[in-house]
Amino acid sequence: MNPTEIYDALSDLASQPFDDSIFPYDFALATDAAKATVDKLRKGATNRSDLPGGVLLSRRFHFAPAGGTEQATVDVVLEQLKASPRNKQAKPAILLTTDGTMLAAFHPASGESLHCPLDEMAKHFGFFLPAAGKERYRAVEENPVDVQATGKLAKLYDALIRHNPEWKNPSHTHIMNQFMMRLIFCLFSEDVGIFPKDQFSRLVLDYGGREGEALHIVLQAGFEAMNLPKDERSHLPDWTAPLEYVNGGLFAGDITIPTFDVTAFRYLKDACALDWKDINPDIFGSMIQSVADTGIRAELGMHYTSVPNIRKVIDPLFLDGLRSEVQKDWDKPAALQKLLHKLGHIHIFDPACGSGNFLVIAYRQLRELEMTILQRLATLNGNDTMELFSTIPIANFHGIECADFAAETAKLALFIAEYQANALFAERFGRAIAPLPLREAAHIVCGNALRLDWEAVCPPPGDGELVYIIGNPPFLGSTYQNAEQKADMAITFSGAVKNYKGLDYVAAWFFKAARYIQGRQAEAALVSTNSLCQGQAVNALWPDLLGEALEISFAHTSFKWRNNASHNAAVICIIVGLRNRPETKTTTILKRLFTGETEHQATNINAYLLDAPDVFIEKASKSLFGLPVMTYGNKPTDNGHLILSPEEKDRLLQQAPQAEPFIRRFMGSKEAINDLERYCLWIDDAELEQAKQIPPIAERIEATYAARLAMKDARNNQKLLDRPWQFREHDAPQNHAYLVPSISSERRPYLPVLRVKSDTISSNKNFVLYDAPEWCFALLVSRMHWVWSGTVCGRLKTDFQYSNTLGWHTFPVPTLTEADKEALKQSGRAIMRVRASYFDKSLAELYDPDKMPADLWEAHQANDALLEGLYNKGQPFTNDTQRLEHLFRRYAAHVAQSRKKQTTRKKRSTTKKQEG
DNA sequence: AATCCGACATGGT
DNA sequence: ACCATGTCGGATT
Repeated sequence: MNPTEIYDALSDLASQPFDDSIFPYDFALATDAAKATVDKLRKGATNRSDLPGGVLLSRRFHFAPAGGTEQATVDVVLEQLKASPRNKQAKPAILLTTDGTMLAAFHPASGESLHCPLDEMAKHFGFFLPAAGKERYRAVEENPVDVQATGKLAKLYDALIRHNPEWKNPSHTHIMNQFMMRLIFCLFSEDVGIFPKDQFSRLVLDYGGREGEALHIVLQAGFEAMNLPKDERSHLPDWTAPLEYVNGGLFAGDITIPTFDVTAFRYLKDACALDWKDINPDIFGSMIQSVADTGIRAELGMHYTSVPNIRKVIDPLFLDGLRSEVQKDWDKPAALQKLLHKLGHIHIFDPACGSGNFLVIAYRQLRELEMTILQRLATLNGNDTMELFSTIPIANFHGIECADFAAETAKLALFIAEYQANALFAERFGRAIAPLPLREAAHIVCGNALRLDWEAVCPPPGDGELVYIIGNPPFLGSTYQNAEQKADMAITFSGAVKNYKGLDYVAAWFFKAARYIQGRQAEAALVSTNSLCQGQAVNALWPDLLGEALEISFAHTSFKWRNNASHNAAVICIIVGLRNRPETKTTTILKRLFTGETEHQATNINAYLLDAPDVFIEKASKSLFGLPVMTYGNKPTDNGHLILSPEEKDRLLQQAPQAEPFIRRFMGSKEAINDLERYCLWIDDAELEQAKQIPPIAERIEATYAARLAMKDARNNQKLLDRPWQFREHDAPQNHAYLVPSISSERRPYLPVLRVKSDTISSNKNFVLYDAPEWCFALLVSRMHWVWSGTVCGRLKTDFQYSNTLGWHTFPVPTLTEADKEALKQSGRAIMRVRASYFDKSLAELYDPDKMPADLWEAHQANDALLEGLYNKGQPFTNDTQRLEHLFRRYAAHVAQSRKKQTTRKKRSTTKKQEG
């Protein structure tokens, strides 16, 4: 259910006669619980409540009736609900009670409570969204008009599609969307006074026919008229004469109107009856899109940026600064006047604007600030002495969007935002501004942001002007980019960034933004996937992007993507602000580093989003510090045919007991960490003929061949086709191996490294040290290595994604004497011994931070103390920051030294050449 | 020839 | 449906 449906369901519920034995179940249904769930709840099977007449549905809500025999008031019952010990486990999102007249509810997560008459419950539907498993969203909550409007439009849309089935066709979606936009504009305009009051509604009612049969003809002529100045309408019916000429291209282009049936006609009349003047343009754009078909619904809703996240971009980028300027100049009229002038010369540019959310929010915030200044000036100077008008035109707002429906929505949304700000202005200062014909619209260009010249969309700032680039561009890893997107990347990066091909699509926006702002009165801040500041992307992108000229001005570190769409995109985001370095080295401007809710003032923010000097870790194919080479595991590329589940293994052995020597234990990350069983076929070349004699094995080899043949990456797989009885690598330990899971949870305080014997084969989900000296284990499971690899390797979401080239081969280690190695070996053995004493526990259990055994902790701490003593003259570090600082320092020193060596070598060779 | 990554993927509750 | 936590093989160097 989407918020609209929940709103409808709750208003239904509130209007029904109250019965406290039915109410909680109806409430469950209204808040999107499945029917089967409610049935179980009704039978009591899943009801966790301990209160009389209470109903507690896990994670959703806890209800208890008020009134009844004891005449308990809603307040008293709400307190009982809050006190219920059952909440601890079931974690209801909402507590509520009612006596049939009054309702009281509580939202434990925020501590907010609600008191209202039961029949007004739907009005506060936003409060109940958590009971439907949806995060609350203030703007929605405060504004039922948006929801009602969207609901009405959705019904109209559905009815039109039902009556005009061919419009469901993809070829018609565009004109359908356009039609809806134009309709919305008319509905809004006649309510806010852009059109004469009710002009459009009257048109619909007077000329639409009794059942809407003539409506398409009326709208056809009407919309055409709105696209023409009044003196160019001679070919149109006379009644179009009074219709306003709406500039701004809203009615330009193909005008095709669907036919209406009675139902569609009625929904349109409903929509006409609604008061559109209070709709919220910031989220309305996104909501309108949810009117369209469900595919688009999921897709678009998923990626629109919530207001709190937009604020994370625009507040640190420019609003906070402007606000403090206002505060500083609060008593200085001349300075405030100057500030007003500045506001009028700020340009906001969103090169991935979608339906314009960022632009609208930015616009509103600036107008709000402007009004604050004007009010203050009025107080200081007296009301009459000043001119009152807004210096912030929407023409200062620029955007690029590839979907033209969204681009049109953005224009409309900004127009509506402007109108609303003007209305507020008129209310506060008693002066109005004429709305039609539409003045300069916002500069929204429909096109591909990576092919367009940004300076043509948003001209570079002139004297006294400022440009702020903001937005949330699309994220797409290189594997997921299509041919066109790859071409976009090439156009953006070739010649400027060498290893751009592995970068995320979003990197292109960052790069263009960086180039745009360089050397200008301009700054940028964009939302990104966190992978842009992790792993190999750091060294691939950031040195070229920042160059000498730019720096990171502020950043939000990884946070989970969230908006109020029902299916949230699964991604972790960051926000990065870019600006020109101050001209003199001595001036440092504040750098803000946000982590969750906390803010930290940084001296520098590097491309890993750490308060540390700029470092870029480069991949290394062998250790820079003399450690053994770590290898990539055995990659199956087999569609599962070489791999056996325990059941498959048993079946195979039943069929062919002689297969036994060809079966080995097989481990990826998951198996290594959780001690799960899995097996694989392991056939040395010399044994091939023997293995092929076993029919089930021969079949699997055939199947692997077929699978490899069918795979996409034919060029890469050619060699694999020659030996379908083996994995791509064929590496097994002689004696032992250390497996480092490539992916593991970030919660564990140490990397879950596993030691295995020669009977175990590692998949490519682990990196492997084959037959390495034992002291290596002490390094792998040290906190030093945890910190280092966690920082410089990539992540999957926020979990560790280990890498040999980035994490192990770059891992700075002091020179170790034989005695050091022996001590480390013993210390590693001590850890192994403790682990062995918990032989029935997996690494996942042993290294669960909540359950980690004390003796294992102690063994690790001893290991850390020993190792860190070697790094730091016998002094272990006290925290991870110290550890990381030290490691970065060692890495930087190594890089500097090897560079020096290189230059001397080069010099020597050139001298030699000259001599020769 | 060898990896890094995922507006993910998927099992468990 | 959400939460926790790591498969798998494509695309790139």
